[in-house]
Amino acid sequence: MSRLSLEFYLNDAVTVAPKLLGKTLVRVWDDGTISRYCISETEAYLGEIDKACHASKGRTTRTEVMFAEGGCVYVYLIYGMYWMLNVVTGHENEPQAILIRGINNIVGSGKVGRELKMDKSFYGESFLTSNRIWIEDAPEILDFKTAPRVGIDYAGEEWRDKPWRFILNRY
DNA sequence: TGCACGATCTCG
DNA sequence: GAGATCGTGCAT
Repeated sequence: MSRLSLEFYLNDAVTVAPKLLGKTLVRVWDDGTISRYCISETEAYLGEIDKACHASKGRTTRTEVMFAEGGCVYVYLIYGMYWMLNVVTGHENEPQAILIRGINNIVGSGKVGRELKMDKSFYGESFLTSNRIWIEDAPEILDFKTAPRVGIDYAGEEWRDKPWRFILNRY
C-alpha cells in the first residue's frame, strides 16, 4: 500500500478521523528498522469553534501547525511527560487535528506517544514527505463505534459530549 | 518574570 | 487517590 495522499487529509477532522481507523502507521527508527501499526482509535478536534480544540485559543506557538494544510504532524507535551501525536487535517487556515489514541492493542494517547518515541522534533513534519513517520492506505473499516472525547470537561456541554472519539471494534 | 494547569499514566 | 514533571498561555 502507498502513502495516503494530500487529498485524504484535506477534509474535516470529523470526516477523516473514522477513515484513519485501520490505516497503517509506519515508523522508521534511528537504526533503520521499521515498525508498522494499525491505527485503532482516533479523536477529532474541529477548529477554532471547538472549545476542546487547542486552536480555539487562536494562533499561538503551539497551535501554529494546525493552521497549515492537512498532512502535518502536530505533537505537544502534556502533563510534563507525554507526547501526544496528532494528524493535521483540513485546508490552510482551517485549524483541525486528529489525536491518535490507539495503535494495535496499545490504547491511550500517552502510551502511543511513548511507543513511537515522539518528541518535539516531530512538530510540523509532513506525513507526505517524512522519512521516519507516515501513514499508508488500507481498506476502509466500517466496524467501529463512537464515544465522547476524553479529558476535555473544561470545554463545556456543547463540545464535551460530541461523539468524536472513534474506536475500532477489532483489528 | 511568575504561575496554574493540562487531549495522561502508573503505582499503591 | 495521588504523584510525576514541564511547556505553554495568560496574568502580573
